[in-house]
Amino acid sequence: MLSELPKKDARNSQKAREAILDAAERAFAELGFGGASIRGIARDAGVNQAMIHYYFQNKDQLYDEVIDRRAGAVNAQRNAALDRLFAEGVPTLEKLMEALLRPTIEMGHDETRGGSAYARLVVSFSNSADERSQNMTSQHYDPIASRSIAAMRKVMPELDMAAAVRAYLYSISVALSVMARTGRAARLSQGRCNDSDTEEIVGATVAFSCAGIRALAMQAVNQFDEKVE
Amino acid sequence: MLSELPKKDARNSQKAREAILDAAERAFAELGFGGASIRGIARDAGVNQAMIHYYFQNKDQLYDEVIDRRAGAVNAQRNAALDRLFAEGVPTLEKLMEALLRPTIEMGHDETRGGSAYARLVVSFSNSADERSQNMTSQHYDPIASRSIAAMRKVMPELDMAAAVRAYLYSISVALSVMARTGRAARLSQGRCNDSDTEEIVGATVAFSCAGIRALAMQAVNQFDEKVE
DNA sequence: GTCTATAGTTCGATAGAC
DNA sequence: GTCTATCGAACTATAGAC
Repeated sequence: MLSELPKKDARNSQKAREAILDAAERAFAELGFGGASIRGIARDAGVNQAMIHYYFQNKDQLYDEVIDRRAGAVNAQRNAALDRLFAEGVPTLEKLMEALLRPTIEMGHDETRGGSAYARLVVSFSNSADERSQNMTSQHYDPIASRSIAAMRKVMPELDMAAAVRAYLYSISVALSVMARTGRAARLSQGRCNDSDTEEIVGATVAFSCAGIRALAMQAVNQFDEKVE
Repeated sequence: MLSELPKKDARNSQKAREAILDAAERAFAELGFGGASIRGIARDAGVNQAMIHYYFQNKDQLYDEVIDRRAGAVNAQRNAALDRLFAEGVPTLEKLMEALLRPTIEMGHDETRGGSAYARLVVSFSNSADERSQNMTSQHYDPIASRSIAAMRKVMPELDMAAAVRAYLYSISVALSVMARTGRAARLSQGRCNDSDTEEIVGATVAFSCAGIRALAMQAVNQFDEKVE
């Protein structure tokens, strides 16, 4: 009877787990995997150092769980948006790209739940070629990427596989760069271009990506024509 | 007389310096600043650990010199290309963007001189928001960025400052992502889209960027019209 | 679940011989 | 310029008391 209710310790431990993940997210984003330390994370989270090993065994698994927590949330949003869009037929390219890019950008701008630390983290490992980073990317993001690429080809049948993959990767790289919010836009424009207005940025990245994708489709068609002639 | 000729030790030391920079570049790219170790770099470069402190004092200055060596080379190319282009009047957007993006992409594809390690390194710190990375970016890349943004506005006067800064940052993020060559394109396309054909990639990124920039310019003009009406 | 204590590494940096 | 030797600090991880 009583044992089925959450015990005080269990509630606390859940809090501790989340606090560790939050602190680890900040540390990995700021210092990289190699530069972050279990000690520092424990101090930041307000827990004993040994607790991190109790909950997460070691540094590698902690890293994996930090990424899994956020990637799961974003990709669920993106999958749901795709389901909704294609339930009503084939959407426009603009609708499709907004469905794919908005959740990513919004998470990076979600200051309150620490999303911006994850933003910097995902930008970092998704652009890295070392084995750990590639494992994280392929494990957590390749499935939604494949589905997105297939969706783009439904919307724009002119895109061959190579062009569609490029179109997706280029678009995502733009979204990731605005997700990271390094403050460089404000610096280069003397404040005339901030990186905090979410709606403005979603609009700009969607417009930029869609125009770019159409240009890649044109290239693919022209190359095909050249071969036929 | 003899003292004006390079001494044997001086020649050797120059070799050692370069070997250290090469090894450090690989280590920082693969493991991050925090994850790389002076010991490992020394082993990789085939020099004594103490030599690194002799030549570079400490880890921070070593990092700075690694970046400075490559950034200087790329930016010299980009500046020269801009000089050449504008000497003959105002170029097309395509010519301008190719001048800006090609040196970046080609360095990432220059396997022989280790450029691909630097590629991964520059992608990593240019997308990071921590203080060290921001210092590196602003110190080594903000000047050419400002000049590029001004050049883009000359070619496309419809771009206001905010739109031009976005246009530049979005385009560069695409070029950086292909520069890093993580192998993801090949993975997602089952080999139908490689990330090694430099000319094909320059063509695709320039086409993607120019179309995206024109879309941003359209947005800026439309917003202006809305305010006027 | 929470903590202390500590084993066992590895790190950056320097001193000093040659 | 090059090397060995080493200091002092930080690190991951675990054992074991409570």
